[in-house]
Amino acid sequence: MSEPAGPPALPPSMRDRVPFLLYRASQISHSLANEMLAEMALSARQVGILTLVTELEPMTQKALADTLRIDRTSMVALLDDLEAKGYVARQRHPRDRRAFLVQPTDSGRAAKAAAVRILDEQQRRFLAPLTPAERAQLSALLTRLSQRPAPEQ
Amino acid sequence: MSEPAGPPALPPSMRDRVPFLLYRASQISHSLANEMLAEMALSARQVGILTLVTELEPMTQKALADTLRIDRTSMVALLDDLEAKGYVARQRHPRDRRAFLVQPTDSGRAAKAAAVRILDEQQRRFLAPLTPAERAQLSALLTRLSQRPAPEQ
DNA sequence: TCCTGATTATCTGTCTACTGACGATAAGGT
DNA sequence: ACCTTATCGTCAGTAGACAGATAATCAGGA
Repeated sequence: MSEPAGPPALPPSMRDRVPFLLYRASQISHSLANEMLAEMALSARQVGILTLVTELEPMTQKALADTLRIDRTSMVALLDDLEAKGYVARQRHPRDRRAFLVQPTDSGRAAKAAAVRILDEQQRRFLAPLTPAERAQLSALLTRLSQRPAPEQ
Repeated sequence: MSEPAGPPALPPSMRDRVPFLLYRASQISHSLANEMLAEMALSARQVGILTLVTELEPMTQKALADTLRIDRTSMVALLDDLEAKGYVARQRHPRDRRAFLVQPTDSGRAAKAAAVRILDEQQRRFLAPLTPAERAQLSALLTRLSQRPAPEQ
């Protein structure tokens, strides 16, 4: 009775600290997403890449990295894996021989569609505690907070 | 003119995806926090540990890990560093010789106070785009979303 | 008491992401 | 044309966090 089941509660000074709550909520959401994507052997970052290359014009690795705020050295390994799975192809940029244009394959488009279905379900589960109006509020607030300048890497 | 300065904009299908916005906002907040704490050579996680041990009863490493949702093997290194800095001390648990009770030193309490001042300023900067009412809304929404069960590690 | 299983902290190995450096190529000034 | 500087993709090294195994200790039952 003196030792209840769960871990000790957080002190009040932490419970109302927004950066901490944000970090914790993001951890929960992100790990849920990656767990649910594990059956496709993809990470959330890779789904982001697939989404960009299927929905936008062909992009270089650097443009992908800047848009998703992924380090460009990490992009190499992520694309190596996607290429090995047959989901994307690197093509030489016609005007810049240093760069590659990343383009999706047919099976890459199919994988992207399947992954988006999984992430739709993930979002549904994660946002279950909120009403539709609250979800819209949250989305609007986070949009403003996530629009700050990227740290110029 | 055909190539504007910034990276390409995100496709609409990603712009309104809450888990993605949450991840991005958390990244921005977390990296800002760690950058601002760098002058004290502390990480945000370590400030969490200092906050718990100064504001709650003495806790074991496992209780700290569960409360902050940090892996217990990571806790070892974090505490090793805090102990080397003279901010905490490990004391044998009087009733369980396997466990240590982590207690703050005087300089640990001072460091915690200084770190909290830094994090107050970090929160102020990060939430600058929002009105006080919006900050309260966000805090309430995130509190509900971050209260899901911890993944029983 | 003794035995079995669980728990605490630790250590080792692994995986992921970032920092710094490099070769190849491009862009701009002279 | 030449030379200097910047950029793109890549690789090697490094730091952080997690998974699995281990020694010491505790808890509970026969």
